[in-house]
Amino acid sequence: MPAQRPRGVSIQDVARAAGVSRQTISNAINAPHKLRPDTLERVTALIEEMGYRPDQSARSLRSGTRRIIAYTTPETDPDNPNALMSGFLEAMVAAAGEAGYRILLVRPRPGQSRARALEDVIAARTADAILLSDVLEDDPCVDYLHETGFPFAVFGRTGPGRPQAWVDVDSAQAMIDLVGLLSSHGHRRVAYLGTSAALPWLRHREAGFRIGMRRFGLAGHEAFVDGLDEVVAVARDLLNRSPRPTALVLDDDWLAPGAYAAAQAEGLTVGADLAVTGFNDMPYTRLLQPPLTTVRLPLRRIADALVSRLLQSVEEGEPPEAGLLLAGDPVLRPSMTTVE
Amino acid sequence: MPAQRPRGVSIQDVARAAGVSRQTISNAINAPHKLRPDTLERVTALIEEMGYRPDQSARSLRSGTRRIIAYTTPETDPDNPNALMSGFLEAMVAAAGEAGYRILLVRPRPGQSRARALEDVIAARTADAILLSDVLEDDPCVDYLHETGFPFAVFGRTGPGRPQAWVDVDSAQAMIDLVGLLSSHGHRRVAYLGTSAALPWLRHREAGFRIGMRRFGLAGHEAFVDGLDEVVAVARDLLNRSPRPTALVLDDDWLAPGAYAAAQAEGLTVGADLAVTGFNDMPYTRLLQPPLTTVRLPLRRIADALVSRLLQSVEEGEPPEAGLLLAGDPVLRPSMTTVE
DNA sequence: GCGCGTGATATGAACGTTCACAGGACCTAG
DNA sequence: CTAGGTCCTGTGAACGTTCATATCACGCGC
Repeated sequence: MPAQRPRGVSIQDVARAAGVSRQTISNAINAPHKLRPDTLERVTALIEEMGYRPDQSARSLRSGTRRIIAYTTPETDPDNPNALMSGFLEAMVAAAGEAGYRILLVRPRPGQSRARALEDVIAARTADAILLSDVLEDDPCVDYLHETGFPFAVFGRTGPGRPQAWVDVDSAQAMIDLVGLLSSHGHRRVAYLGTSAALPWLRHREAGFRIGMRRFGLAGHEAFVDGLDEVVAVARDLLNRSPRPTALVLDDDWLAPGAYAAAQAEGLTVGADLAVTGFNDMPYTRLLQPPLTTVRLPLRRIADALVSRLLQSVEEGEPPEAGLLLAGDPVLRPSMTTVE
Repeated sequence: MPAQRPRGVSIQDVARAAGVSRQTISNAINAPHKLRPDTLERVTALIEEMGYRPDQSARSLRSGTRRIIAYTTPETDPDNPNALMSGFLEAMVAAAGEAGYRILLVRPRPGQSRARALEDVIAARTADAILLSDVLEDDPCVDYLHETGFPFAVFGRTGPGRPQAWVDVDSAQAMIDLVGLLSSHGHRRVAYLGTSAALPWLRHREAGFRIGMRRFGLAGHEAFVDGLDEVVAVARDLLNRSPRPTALVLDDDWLAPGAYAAAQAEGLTVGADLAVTGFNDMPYTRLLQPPLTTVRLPLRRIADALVSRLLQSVEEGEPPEAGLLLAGDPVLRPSMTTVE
């Protein structure tokens, strides 16, 4: 038995109380310049006093705008939640909030594809725009959204020849910078420990590492792990190749605890005998001993760029023509070493 | 110049195409049992074919229900995002989704109090219910919401004599269990390293530790840290008290890297000479060497309980009478040791 | 003093849905 | 054959807002 929730004060109530018409109240809120100063002040005070807020549904129904951005949350493995998401969402909520928009979390129902969930959002006119992340190169959602003409943006680049409504971190460049940093600290033999998952950003980091190594004329090996258990063993193996590397580059912070343990097992002291670098600047990397040198993602700038692109699509009907790459910020912490 | 977004198919369009009235289409969606099987099938097929979805705003305006739960995200310190949130939100989105609800993230505008942001949500009829977390003992939001009679629930207990619409983890009991686990592994001298922040859940853990120590007849010291930098030094100090503790209980996983480093500095091997336990089961604790024994929060059960309480409030108008404490799950990993 | 322009305020309609109720078809029993 | 009941379907109204447009008041120039 759904309770009959009492409706609140309506625009009509305020209008009557103020002795003006509905439209005047509406204008006081949406176009204050159209009112005479004295009327505006009187009406504004009354609105405040009566606690009037325009009913969001009625406003949306009439005006066609919802001030909501839908975000389809990727289905995270509960064993390994994408810790990044919390920071990204945080930034998105802040950026959207400043533009007067809110974020609605949309999850495909069990057995429902992401594209289908998006179709629901669009057809039910639930949101003004859609935000995607964690898309693969050939994700059908991107093409689907592009076809519908519905405003959307993506965190993470899409392939060439496909809609370019994305913002992404220039992972490759950040990795090149990191290798350059190692080079300038005197390192000549640098090993790379990566994750073998086929995720685009991981491959960009790997590519960046190789470019950096070539550019700075460094030598080294690469190795990849598939799961938690392998990390220490594979890292030890890397550290044992000869000549022994003086630095270990990780493609993600999550490998760091394993790398530290491997170093210790090999009798090496991170921050003295061995430099270790990560990627992402997860909060806990600052708590490792020694704290980890890593790359911070410019989450707030990413969020700002995404919001501005979304709003451009919504307000001007024109999707952005090209993707936007933002630089990551290397964060130098004591896990870096200097080689004589 | 806001683009005139073309409106989609309306209920009227489908009705005309099917040769029936609006109400029949509405019934096909909201009360299928009211239609004859053949009509239902025909209409359903047509709805599917035309891609009709009821306009959310129109539906909300008329029926007064939004199928949205607003969640005010706590303003996280960007330097130390509450990593838990990502897992909690994940669980909430899933639990709410199964009940047909979505989560709307609401952030107070700069300079706006949380209570004021909630007032906006209620007055603008943006959501059917409100979810809070990270409330302090005397948070005014709780009383405010209670007064309005608006459906709400809280993750985290509220003080006695105040509205009890909460679900929480029984941190104290979990800590008692953890001490019991140490006791059953032969430990007799156990040290406690806590965080000094005045957060309710930290104080519950501390209280649980003391109760457990008394109950199992163990001896030990306690120490508290205020920031990142102190962790290693304070932990080393704890390990140096005599008689030296055989186990170190942390009030949060984030202290673990520092505790491991302290142990190493003292020449102790975690998992052999020293047991270490954490709290929260953050993802990275599994990657520490050795993996950390900790307490997993039953996030999914918490989310389910919160959603069921919210829906009860929404549908029956009756707020729950008492809070609900859920047990945490101790997770035994190699950082535990056995003392002869 | 009067017409006209300008800017503020008021009015009716419309957005798309669901509610309440009216109407109609069909079946069964008398 | 018809009355009465049971489903099923259709119609008008209403939700609260904003859009388009009408009306009004006022000041200014002639």
